[in-house]
Amino acid sequence: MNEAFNKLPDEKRSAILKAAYNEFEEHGFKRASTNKIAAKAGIGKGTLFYYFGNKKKLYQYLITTSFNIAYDEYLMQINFDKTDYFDRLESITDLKQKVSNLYPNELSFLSKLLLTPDDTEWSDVIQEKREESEKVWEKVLTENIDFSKFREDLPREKVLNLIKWGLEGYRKELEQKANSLGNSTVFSEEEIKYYYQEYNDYIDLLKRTYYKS
Amino acid sequence: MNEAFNKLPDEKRSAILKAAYNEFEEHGFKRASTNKIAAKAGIGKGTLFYYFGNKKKLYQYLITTSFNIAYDEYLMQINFDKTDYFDRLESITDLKQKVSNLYPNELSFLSKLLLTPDDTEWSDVIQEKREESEKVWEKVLTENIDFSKFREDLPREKVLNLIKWGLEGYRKELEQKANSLGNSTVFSEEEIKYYYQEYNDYIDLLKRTYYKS
DNA sequence: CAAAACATTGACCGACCTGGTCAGTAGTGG
DNA sequence: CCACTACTGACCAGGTCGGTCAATGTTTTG
Repeated sequence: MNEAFNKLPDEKRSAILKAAYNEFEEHGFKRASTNKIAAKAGIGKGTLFYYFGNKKKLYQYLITTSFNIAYDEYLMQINFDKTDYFDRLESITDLKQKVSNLYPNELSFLSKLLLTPDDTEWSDVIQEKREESEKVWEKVLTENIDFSKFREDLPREKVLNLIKWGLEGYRKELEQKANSLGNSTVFSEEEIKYYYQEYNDYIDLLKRTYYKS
Repeated sequence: MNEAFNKLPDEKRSAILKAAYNEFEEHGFKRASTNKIAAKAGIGKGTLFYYFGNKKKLYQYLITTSFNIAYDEYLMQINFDKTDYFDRLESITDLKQKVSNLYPNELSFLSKLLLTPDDTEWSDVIQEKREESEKVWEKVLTENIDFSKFREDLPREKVLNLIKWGLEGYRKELEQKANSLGNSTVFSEEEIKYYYQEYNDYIDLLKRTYYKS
């Protein structure tokens, strides 16, 4: 990566990054178009290559940057003080929400990258980071958690899975609801309150079924 | 569609259909390549157009055929006699399994079609069928179900959602496990038994938490 | 202020892929 | 021998791709 890129005014710099993140997130490595990235970023095509050399280097730059952000701003900031499973869950969700607002392009690019299979053949670097972050994630919802609150007549691992899948399912349904109303629409404050309430209802329901009564 | 196509020996006919289903499933309408379809099917490119006229007609042929199969062989065959929610769920899963084995290309093409947003701009036909099948699906897990078995102190709709999302989550994890072991590997009989048992454990767990005790 | 260094551009390149066409070949039945 | 159907792949124009580079600002430097 050319140093000139770092000396750019912030506005231009992040416009380029945003264009690149979005294009790669949407189309993956192979089908992403450097033409479109340059066009969306409002710079000449040559400039893009002047900054990054070639497509692959640009992609790798995005990967390492977004991984660093996720690591420093997200994983390292998780609060391990909360010992209640659902409180821990909530604090993680909140943190993710915050980081996602600060670095929306980076985080959504990254989660797409981790979820979808590779496009590239030279994916050694990605795979490594993938596994590393998986290890950290395992700890996040187990370390220093007070599991004595859970019913002891049910298999713990399966219960935790059902909780995870249940909340995932709810989140995905919300996403789908948001998307089907057109991409540009944002939820009103009332709606947000409603869904937040509904989310809490699910949490309560899960607590009622899986915690000791 | 040219009648010559129907007169083809079954082997060739289904080779062509398989190639087409797979290509469209993998890449969607726009990015699917008629060149590749012809090549995979082992026929000349001209032949493909001789049979189907153009890409769009081919695509629509696949859509209507697969919808018909799903309707006749799947939706129409659902057994509404079982009144137990989990039994109904199981019989649907079994049926889907059977149909998926008989028409693997059609069904996986179709589910991809229903899950991912359109590629096409002329999606009126698809959208219509999409909504129609959604209506049928609503009934499938509610009509003639004995809900008195469920605990009455928990909100029914949310409970049913948690069950659905939980089993979905388990299914997806199995899928992922299968994929990460390489696409060609098939589970051994022992493994299948193990996972079937695990699946039943989840069912039991759900029954224990959500049925009256 | 001129020269050197850096920054930026978009026209252009060859490679590749697309959906679709069509002249030509082969086989069949009358 | 002719008419007909089935079938083929070379070929077409249109488009996109990643990448290059001569030309043209713009800054920095001596």
